[in-house]
Amino acid sequence: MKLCVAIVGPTASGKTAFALQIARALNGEIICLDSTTVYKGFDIGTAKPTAEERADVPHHLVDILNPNDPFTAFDFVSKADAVIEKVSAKGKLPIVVGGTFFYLKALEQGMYPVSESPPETVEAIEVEFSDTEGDLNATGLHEALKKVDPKAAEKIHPNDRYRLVRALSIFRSTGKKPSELNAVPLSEAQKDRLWMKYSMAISRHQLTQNIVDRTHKMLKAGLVEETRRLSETSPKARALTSIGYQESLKHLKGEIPEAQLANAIIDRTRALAKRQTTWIRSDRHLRFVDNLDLGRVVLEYKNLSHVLGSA
RNA sequence: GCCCAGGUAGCUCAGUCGGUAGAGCAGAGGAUUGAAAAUCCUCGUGUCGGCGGUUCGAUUCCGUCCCUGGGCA
Repeated sequence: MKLCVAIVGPTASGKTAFALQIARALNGEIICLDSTTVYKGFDIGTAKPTAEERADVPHHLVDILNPNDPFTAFDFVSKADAVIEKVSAKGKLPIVVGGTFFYLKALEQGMYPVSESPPETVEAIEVEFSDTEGDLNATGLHEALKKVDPKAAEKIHPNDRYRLVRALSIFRSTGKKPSELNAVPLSEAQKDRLWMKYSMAISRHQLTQNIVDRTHKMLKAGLVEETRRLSETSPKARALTSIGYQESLKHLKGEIPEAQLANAIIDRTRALAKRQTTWIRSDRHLRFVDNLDLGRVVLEYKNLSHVLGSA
């Protein structure tokens, strides 16, 4: 078994600073658990680790893609898996840091052994279930899935078009029932990891304060200008719909007045933080830490590695 | 001072041809298996501006007062 550390928490909870401490104390390297910092150019709005931080401790999976490149949970897992092996092989400690829990889950447990839905299949489904207005008919999708895989249909809410399309497309492109699929590790190495998982402890009040402060800092640092640049060079980049960028874009189009920009970003960031805390609550293996818990994490690491070493 | 338009949930507003009211946003909780910073679900009693009048019954009609816009002076 190889030890891996994960530092998670809602956005703006101080993960980065704490992870850097751990990395220095335990000779670690950081792997960013994030769907947006992978993109070059998305710097200010993603609170990407700074050049100084990256010079101090090696960071992986940051700036690895151009804005128009696709990126999925599978891409994350396969890249992260390889990086973790490389870091471990050097005798260093892999530290996964970020707030994209969906990716973490996939990294720990693996994914369904089916590939991404083929675009033709998705398109055919979209055409078949579009109503006259061009909107997807959720009820129709749900009925169709029910016929083919009632168990899967039961688990997906009849309004959740996205998941209904995916489930249906899995069946149509592979013939397999989504409800009968189980997560499968992508590699042998993935099964051989012991995760030490920590979540940043922070009060909601403090978190809101951090979000407010950080949003104003981002705007001051030129978030709108960064957005303008990115929207000119790669207008279709998915990351442009992420928090901060979407609002800045609306502002540039005149849909959000200057006075409301910060609030719009803060609102959406808080909503994200709320969803993230739902993930955190659902994971019984997470242990809460704050910035003063460096010693505790180091101790736990030493104990665990001693036990593993003598096993 | 006069004339309009408003005053309804934390915010923006619907609505009730008189039987005490509902959306969006915000807030809280939840889901989450190849878009995840995405997507989706659940949760709404508030002197319906104050006071009077009409009425079995008024937030809804009438009067009056207060407040906020805008216009005329």
